[in-house]
Amino acid sequence: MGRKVSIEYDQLIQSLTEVFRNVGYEAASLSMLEKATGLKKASLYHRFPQGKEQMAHEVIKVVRIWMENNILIILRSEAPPEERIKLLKNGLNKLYSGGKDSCIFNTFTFSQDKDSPFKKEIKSMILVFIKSLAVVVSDAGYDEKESYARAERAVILLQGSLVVSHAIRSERPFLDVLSRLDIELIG
Amino acid sequence: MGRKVSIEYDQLIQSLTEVFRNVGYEAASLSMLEKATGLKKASLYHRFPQGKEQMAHEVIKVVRIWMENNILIILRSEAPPEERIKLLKNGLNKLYSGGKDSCIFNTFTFSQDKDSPFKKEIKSMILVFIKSLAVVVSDAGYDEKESYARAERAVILLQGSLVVSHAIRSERPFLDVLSRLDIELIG
DNA sequence: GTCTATAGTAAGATAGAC
DNA sequence: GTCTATCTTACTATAGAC
Repeated sequence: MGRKVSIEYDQLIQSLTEVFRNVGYEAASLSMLEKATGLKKASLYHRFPQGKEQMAHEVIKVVRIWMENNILIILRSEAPPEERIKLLKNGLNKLYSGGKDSCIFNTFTFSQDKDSPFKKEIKSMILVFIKSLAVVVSDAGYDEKESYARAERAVILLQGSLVVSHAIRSERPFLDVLSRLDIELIG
Repeated sequence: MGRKVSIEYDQLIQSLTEVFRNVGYEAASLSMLEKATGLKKASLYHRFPQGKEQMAHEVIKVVRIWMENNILIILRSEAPPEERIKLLKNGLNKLYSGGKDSCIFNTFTFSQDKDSPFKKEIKSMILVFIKSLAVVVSDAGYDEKESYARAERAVILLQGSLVVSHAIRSERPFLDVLSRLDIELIG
């Protein structure tokens, strides 16, 4: 039973993630979440008693765990920097579906109140991503300052390429940036 | 009379732009637009009979005209590339309020329907911006392919830096990218 | 041209049957 | 745990006074 619920939870979160990531938090209506998950409003409230806000929080939490287990763990491994970056590329390509999906770092930044409860979590995720990237750059021989600058720049390129890719409806800009990621970081 | 209305229209659009740019189209409610403009709902409908959608369209149109008159005109001038890029920096710094404001290229990309009426306009604006940037790079001596690549990359960096700046609540990433824009384009 | 007042609709959220 | 039915609120939009 425990296992069954767990599997369903993962699928549920995945469906919710899809909606939030593509339309943003405010625009994600319960009707959309109903359709995406196949559960009725009342059932969603049974799973997430605090409603949409809780759903968004758990989505962010699960994405963070995914990032930990699929991206950050690679960056902190003992493999040579080139190898870590190669694996990173695969992870990012999967995360953004080759440039088709948006990034919640971007999506959740647009919200009504200036101090939305999500912004702190997003900020923390971005900073830990940059820091982990900087470790790889540092391991390749760059000094601390340059390593952080290159790491931040890589994140900027990734985020920017996703924005441009979606705006012009072409995955090429994202894929271009992804293919040059090793040069950006340690080239 | 005509002049008075015109001035009010500009102020009106500016207030609407602020809301749409910061929260996105869907999340921008008429109540927010009321507060931002100082006009009541019924008055907004008097000015924009087709409601929120028309407001957004006119906002996009005015931003496009602003871009034409303040950014693109610089890029297509006869001044040396270095000088054009210097003026571009000032224009972009003003447009994004030093990194504090978001870009409608990004904001309007998140909307409910996959083929929202705004996406075509945004796509067109991004492409014309890249092309105009590429002219400057080309004038500095780079070949066509490299010029376009550098122009697109500059736009990616700008968009990405805005995303990161808002996410971590610091204008530094945007200002860093802006200060290095000449190197990115023709360095 | 702006307003108050109010439709009409869809949103977030709950109660209670099964 | 999921559902139908319902509540309350907020939204988009309109009518009509001034």
